[in-house]
Amino acid sequence: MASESPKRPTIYDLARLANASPSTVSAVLNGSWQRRRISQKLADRILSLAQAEGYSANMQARALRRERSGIIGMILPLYDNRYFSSIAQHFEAQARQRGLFAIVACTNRDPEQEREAARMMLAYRVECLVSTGATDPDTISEMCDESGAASINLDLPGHKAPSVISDNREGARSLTDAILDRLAEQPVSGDDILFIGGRAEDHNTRERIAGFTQARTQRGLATSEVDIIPCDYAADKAQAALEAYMRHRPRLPSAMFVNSTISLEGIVRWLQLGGYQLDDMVVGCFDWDPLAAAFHPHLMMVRQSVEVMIARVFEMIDAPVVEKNRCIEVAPEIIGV
Amino acid sequence: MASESPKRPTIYDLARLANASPSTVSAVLNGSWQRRRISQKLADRILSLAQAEGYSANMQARALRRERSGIIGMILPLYDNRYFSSIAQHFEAQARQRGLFAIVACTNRDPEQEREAARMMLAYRVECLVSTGATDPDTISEMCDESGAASINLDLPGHKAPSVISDNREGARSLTDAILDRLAEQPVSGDDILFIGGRAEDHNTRERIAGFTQARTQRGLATSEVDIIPCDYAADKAQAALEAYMRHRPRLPSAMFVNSTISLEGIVRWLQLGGYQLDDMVVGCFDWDPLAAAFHPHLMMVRQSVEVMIARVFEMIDAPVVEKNRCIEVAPEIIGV
DNA sequence: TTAGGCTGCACAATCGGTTGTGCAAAGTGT
DNA sequence: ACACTTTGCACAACCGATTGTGCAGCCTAA
Repeated sequence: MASESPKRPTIYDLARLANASPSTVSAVLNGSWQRRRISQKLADRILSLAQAEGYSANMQARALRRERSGIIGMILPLYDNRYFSSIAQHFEAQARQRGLFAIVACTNRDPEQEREAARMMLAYRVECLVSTGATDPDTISEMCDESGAASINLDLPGHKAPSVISDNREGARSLTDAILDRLAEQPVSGDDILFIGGRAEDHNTRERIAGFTQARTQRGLATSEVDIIPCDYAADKAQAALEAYMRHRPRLPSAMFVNSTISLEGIVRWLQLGGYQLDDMVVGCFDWDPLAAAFHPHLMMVRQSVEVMIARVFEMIDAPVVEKNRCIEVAPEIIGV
Repeated sequence: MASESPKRPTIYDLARLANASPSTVSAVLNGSWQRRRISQKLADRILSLAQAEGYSANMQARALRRERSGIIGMILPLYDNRYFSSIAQHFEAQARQRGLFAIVACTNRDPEQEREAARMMLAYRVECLVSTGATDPDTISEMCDESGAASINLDLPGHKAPSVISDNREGARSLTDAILDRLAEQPVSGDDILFIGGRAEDHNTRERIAGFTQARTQRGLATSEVDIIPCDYAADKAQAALEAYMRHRPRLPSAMFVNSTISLEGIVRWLQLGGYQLDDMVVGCFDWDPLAAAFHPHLMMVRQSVEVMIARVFEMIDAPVVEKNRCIEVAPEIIGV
């Protein structure tokens, strides 16, 4: 679909039409004309001309000359999830509010795709790159450093750039507490909880397991290794892992700590196949989905404070200087208790 | 967070280091060197130098000179929904495959925000702008035309640019048929269906209402105006609309045709508040959410073929010329029957 | 009346690539 | 040995803005 370039007007075109110099036109159009002592009359003439001709500045040229692109980038594991898509949405809104242009790329939790996306963004000279849930955030921070771009980690922490993450340990502790409370309310019940989903090697899952274990320990409950299954986030993997787990168990666990709504999808599918209901167990999920909340008001979910996290990210961007190892933890909220 | 610009190397730096001219370096680095008869030896030298120095081309400069940005844009009502986020994800993947850089902006179904986003994207000289679910697609197409950028409508059709949409009428007809079949299977049941959600003024909702009515007519069923409530998509509005509707009704409708998962959220919340279950009715939803599907395998949902639609969009982009009024309808799929 | 200051604008360099063109040097044929 | 082609690269204009600097013309004051 080749487009028939009708050539947008440039400052040179306007200069000719207004009988002025390109530099004057430029000054008028970018607002620096007062400082350059352009007369109000000429400024008005140029402005109305620009309006009439439908002028809009070529950002590539501006970026080149100013050595500032006005672009801010974000990499994301995926869009197709309420948590991450909400992050993207808030990020974009905040960027726009600051006159920055946001570009977002999703990289499927794949380190190579993450690097490739970062390369592209740096080639477009992003001023700052936010790595969300990156599997390899430090390499990305290094790439940014070499290019003179700022970088910030979101959701998963790194060592070579400041980070904003949820308070995973405390969130998991609270969720586990809530699960145990709910179990205690029930007439007949055990206190065994299956922890399922996530990646053993990622910081968040480790912290959540720590919080989970800690909450149990505080109540004098032991936690067995076999009841902790970080089988990755994907729904299919969670479903398969639960299938395997249940082959050696006589009955459902009393409760489950599901490490993301993506994993929850697999868990629920397995339950359906076995003729079980979600309500046959006490379930807590470290992640939030509004549709799931509507369907199951008693399903306990940890809702991470996306708005606050994004706000913290932009505070860092605005700050004159931030220590590389700064890590801000944002308290999540528990829904459905 | 000011970043300490360590000045990335340019072709001029490399030229000095390689004892060659900038134009030669440029040719080597952008792959046109064979055509320019640069010797393999020199090319190798420059390439390894570029590697060593961590060179990457400044896309702003390239875009400026080539008068092609390599950027392709998309505007979206919102990210935070499985349908639209999936569109964004596929769009980005396809764009990347073609060496294009995708930028996506969400505009909250607000015509002013849509125009503003389009202005920004055109300022960055996007080569093509895809308007997804735009409330005012024609104005955007005009803006693109004036700027010499291609434009395509997705999800909602327009008149001034080619469109790719779901076959809403046929999808709604099939869904309504499925609902009626399901009702017929039940021992005691009515044949009244409440259509709820969407906007009366948008093309998709109108088509879906048409398909809905047509399916009923084909079975000899009349359809009353009062059973069609296009109360907008938002969950809260759907909830409020259902609340109002039910004030004058003695009992739940036998079935519901819910016009999006966003509206479904409100419907389910209302049901929960009234102590009802989703399974107390036959429900069909014109939209798909995998988590909802996991929870309610019998919930019938229309899954629009995002992959196919995006593929069609890129076929249009690749085509040498496409008629402005071309409108491709893609058949959706019915899940849960 | 003239030096000095202010007003209002134009000039030209620059950002980092791309690309049409020119031109030596080397190679080929006779 | 001479004309001709090919090889291999450099030169310079250009894309569209931004910005430091220069300089007429007018105003003001001594």
